[in-house]
Amino acid sequence: MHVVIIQPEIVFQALADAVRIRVVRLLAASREEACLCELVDSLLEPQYKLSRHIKILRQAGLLAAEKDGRFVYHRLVARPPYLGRLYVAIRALPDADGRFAADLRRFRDRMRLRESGRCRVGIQTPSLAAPAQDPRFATRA
Amino acid sequence: MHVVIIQPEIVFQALADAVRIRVVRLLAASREEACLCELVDSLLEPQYKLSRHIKILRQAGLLAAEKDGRFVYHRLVARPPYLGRLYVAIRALPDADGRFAADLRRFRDRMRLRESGRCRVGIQTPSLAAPAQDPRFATRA
DNA sequence: TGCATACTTGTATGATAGTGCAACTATAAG
DNA sequence: CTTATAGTTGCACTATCATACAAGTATGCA
Repeated sequence: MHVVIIQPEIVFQALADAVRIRVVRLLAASREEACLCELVDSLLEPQYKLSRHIKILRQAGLLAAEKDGRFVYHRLVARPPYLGRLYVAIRALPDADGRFAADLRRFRDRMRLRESGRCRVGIQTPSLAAPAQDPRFATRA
Repeated sequence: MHVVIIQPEIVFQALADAVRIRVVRLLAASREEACLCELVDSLLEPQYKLSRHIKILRQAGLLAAEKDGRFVYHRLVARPPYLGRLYVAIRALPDADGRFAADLRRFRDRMRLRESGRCRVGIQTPSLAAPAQDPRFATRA
């Protein structure tokens, strides 16, 4: 087990976006891990959008993903140690417009739908999920 | 005296560049203020380039500038408090290739040229300064 | 076996950002 | 007044990035 050295500018660039800050902030403040659908319902952003942003955070070394069936759980990575310091700063961020407070409120509500600590319900905001596929164009094996 | 609220993504975006991280890191590690020419000689980047990057850091609320004659001194701003936390993280950044160590070494050498705590000498690396103007095209009042 | 769904990604598009050159302003000193 | 120099900025160029739509993969369930 070794830690891959990632250039600092990649890390800060990963945080140079409002949506990505909201994701990291939610996980840093709640100290939870969350699957994509839970983040979709908390941040009210489209699934594909969050999927891409989370990929960027993962490639920057800020997030780790763990797959469990159809669900993928994401959690903050605290190594190397300066990342932990970064989360301390992020937890101290101001929230002038209360937008983060709203995110966190939705997140806590959403986490109450878990059973045995696992997400079971999928996206609760249909308009943010991928549109239903037309069965006539379904891929055949 | 009040603190202007700056969107967090602006702050992280300001740090999403290798040159700008080197500037902040130098000031955070040394706990000094520095004028542009001292930074030019320390980072070995062109004057106009650092001038632009410093402007971005200033607009993001990370740097404050104070003019003294022809010299402009730049220092880190520690408010709001989460900025101080950010500098803690930045001081803990890895330096795998030793590039920052080299920056800091040049910076300390350069700071030895000060007299009474003030910069008096200007850019010591002529190739990084603005090219000399042709007197034939000098602006007349 | 078929379908619903959690999640990912190819592609096009508009916006933004870093760089270098050269020209500019401002100030100190002869 | 003239010159040198610390610092700033307009412009052109290139590259990167965030977004949206649509199509894709992977998995659980009836």
